[in-house]
Amino acid sequence: MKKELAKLYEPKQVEDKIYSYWLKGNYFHAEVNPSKKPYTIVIPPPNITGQLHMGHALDNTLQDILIRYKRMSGYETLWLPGTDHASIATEAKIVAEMRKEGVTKDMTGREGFLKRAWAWREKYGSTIINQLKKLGSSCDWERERFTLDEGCSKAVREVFVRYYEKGLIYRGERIINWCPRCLTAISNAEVIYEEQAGHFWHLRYPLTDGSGYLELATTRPETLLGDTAVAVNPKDERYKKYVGKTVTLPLVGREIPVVADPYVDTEFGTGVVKITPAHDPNDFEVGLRHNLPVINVMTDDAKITDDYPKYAGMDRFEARKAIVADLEAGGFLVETEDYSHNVGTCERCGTTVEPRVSLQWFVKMADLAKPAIEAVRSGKIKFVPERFEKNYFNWMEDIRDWCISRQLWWGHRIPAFYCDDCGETVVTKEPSAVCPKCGKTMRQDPDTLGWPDETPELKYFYPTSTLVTGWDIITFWVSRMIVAGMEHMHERPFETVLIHGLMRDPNGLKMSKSLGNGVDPLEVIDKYGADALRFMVASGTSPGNDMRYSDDKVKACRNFANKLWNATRFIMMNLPDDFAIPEKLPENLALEDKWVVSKLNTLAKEVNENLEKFELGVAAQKVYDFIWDVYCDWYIELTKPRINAGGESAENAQTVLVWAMAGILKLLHPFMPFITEEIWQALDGTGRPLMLESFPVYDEKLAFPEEEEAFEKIIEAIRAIRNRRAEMNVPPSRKAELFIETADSDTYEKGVMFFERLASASEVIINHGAVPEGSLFIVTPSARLFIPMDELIDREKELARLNKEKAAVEKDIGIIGAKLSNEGFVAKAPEKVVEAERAKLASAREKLAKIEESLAALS
RNA sequence: GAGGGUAUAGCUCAGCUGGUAGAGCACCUGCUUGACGUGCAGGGGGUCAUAGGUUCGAGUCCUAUUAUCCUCACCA
Repeated sequence: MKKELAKLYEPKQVEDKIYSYWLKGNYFHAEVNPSKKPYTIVIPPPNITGQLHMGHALDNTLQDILIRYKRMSGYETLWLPGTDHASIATEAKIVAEMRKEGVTKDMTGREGFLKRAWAWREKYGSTIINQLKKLGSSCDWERERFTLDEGCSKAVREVFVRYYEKGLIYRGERIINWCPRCLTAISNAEVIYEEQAGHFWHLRYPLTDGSGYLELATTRPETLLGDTAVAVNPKDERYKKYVGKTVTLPLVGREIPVVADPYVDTEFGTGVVKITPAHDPNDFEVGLRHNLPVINVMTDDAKITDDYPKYAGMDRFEARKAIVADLEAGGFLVETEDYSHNVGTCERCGTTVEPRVSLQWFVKMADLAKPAIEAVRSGKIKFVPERFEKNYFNWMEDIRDWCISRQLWWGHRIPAFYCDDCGETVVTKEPSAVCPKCGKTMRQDPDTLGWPDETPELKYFYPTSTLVTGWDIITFWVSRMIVAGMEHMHERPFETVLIHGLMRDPNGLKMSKSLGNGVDPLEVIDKYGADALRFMVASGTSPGNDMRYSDDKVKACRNFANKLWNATRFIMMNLPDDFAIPEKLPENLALEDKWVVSKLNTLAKEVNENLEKFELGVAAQKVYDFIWDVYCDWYIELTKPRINAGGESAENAQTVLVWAMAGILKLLHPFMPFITEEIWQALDGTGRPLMLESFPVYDEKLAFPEEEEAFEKIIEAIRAIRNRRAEMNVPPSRKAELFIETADSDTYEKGVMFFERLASASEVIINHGAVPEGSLFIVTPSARLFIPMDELIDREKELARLNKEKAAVEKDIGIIGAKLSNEGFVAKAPEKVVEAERAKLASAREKLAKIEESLAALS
């Protein structure tokens, strides 16, 4: 089917149209199909609050490349899409929206709030999905999931109950990170540590028996209110005598013990530490070991509790000032030192988190981690690149219990019920519970599960093939998926974890909202097309390494798309109206046809190998090079004189052009799906989609190594001629005769028309016998070439140049010869390598001989 | 404190199981060759961070050093 194509490729006129075409054909949909092997990827679900950013573009492009490749390679491929309800982030946005209207959560109540939240999700939840579609993602949208949908909720309840029944989930008072602004517990992963300037207040705690003071230092003096001991190291000779005594807590007057605990570092500070079990994780541990009371001195919003009337209601930082002033007044403050230390802040709102004892739900991780570690150690799950396994082990071998409850409403509700009468607790999958002891209806835990990281629907498509994600979430997400997978399915959740790097800004900085250096992928798509963005993201990178975004790189990829487009314009220009993509190659292939066919065949082989090894960047580069150099710069140019000449050769050239283009389109399709599909549709009238065609594989019948080698000689000669003419500043318009002296006249005969067209030869004379007077001398390993250019020839210069070339070849011969006469090399190097060296030496010697002949002829 | 990444052409980066260094951009010189100037041809430019080691042979493997970035833990 022939039609006119525009001179420039216009992605905007193509992409949406093609995407609808795919959707209409339902080509992304996967079904259980016993006759095919499955290949599954589960998308790392983007937050519903999210906008597509470069990280998504990278992550999803890689996934789509793999999915499209596998789909074309005969697998039943499922790319399972979904979105994450993202408890904290989403709830924060909704609360913010409500605040603008003057509404609070207290006013709406739980039900009212959730109604709003779902409405919010209806409104914004599809934004990111539509953006993924712009990228060309071939997800099975029919199976789209939401982490808060009924199926997921059910699975979460199931998981929770199973863990609980096995004793892996417990509820208890522990130190957690509390955000006084979001008013919820957050996990360690949600805390960002920042270096902040602060003070180190040196305090004096008087011994109760009046025998003196213990001096210690703190950065958070307000927590003094909750001190229940002072600790020293048991080995510390300085303080041994105080252990067992008590000190009187300044300002509070409480009598607290001096305990000995190895946690205390004798080198740091004075070697004395105040212990505040309710507000410091280490102190909490010390408290457990010494049976110390736990005194919480702050409210949810980080104000001092009513137990300390003097400071009650003060914000923690206000209280800090007040307490320091009072300590100073009371003579307890020894010194105030400037001190810079790390302060934990809430990932969402930036508020300083308050470590705080709180009643929360936890998952015991130590036992769960074991099979998950084993799964990777045994190689059942592989990380690509491998080095990320270390990160994983690092994390998993030192894993802490995981706080999973959040004081939020938007999320999976904890399936635990409490009896207000007798205090009984029941954990059940059922939506309500009756107290087994007193028969009363029980009250469900108001908290939600902070489980955005767990996507239990995975188990229905188990085990999946590849997980594609950035290294930044190996610990939080990947590790938990492996844990859950091993625990519930006793099977790995995926075979391979493909780790990619971060997308950075052009200066190598992390893209972030606060810096305002983010690049919007949708704008890039708008400007250069999705294919260009995809190709930029896929090429020139290696797994696990970060990459910088640069407009220039995308532009180069856009140019590449345009190049392909114009190659298509060329082949279509001469195509008859009723042309279709040929199934087979013609019988009488010319030398250059076999050359290009054979090279394409090799390319197919390599691309498959690279993709299997997840070397997407290498594969992309090879396809790019083939299309631009081999197909466009050489093969198309080679067909021009044939097409001009007409006849069978012209027809064959056309057929091979289209046939090779079809192969190119298939190989490139996973990387640039839109333009390849568009071109395919333009070339092929049958209406079958390119995305369902078979991915090319190596075919022995298409390998022509001898013809390849033979034609390379012609290319080599053409290059040498062009080179020489450029050096001599001979314009291409200036044609001249070309005399060729070669032992391989058969091959060179086949190149005549190419020397004329591509090397400015007016006439080609092979093995004339005599060297024409006043010629440029050009030498390749397989031929001597002479171009009569009387007025341009300076005999002396020619001699000098030939001698220079001779020296270079001799140097080569010297190096290769030395290598080959090295016994170690010949004995130990692989046969193939030795052979290659011998061939190189032979070729260099031939060239040398030809140079010498030429020198003789000149003088 | 523990672990890890990176260091290759002016810039951004490739370089698979070790076999005499590549791309894109930039630069220089030519080109209205009827697909494409988002193009064509030709060219310059690298002691592959440093010092050792293994090897017939190292950008590629090992050790140390320097620079730089990151992750985790966190000291009161």
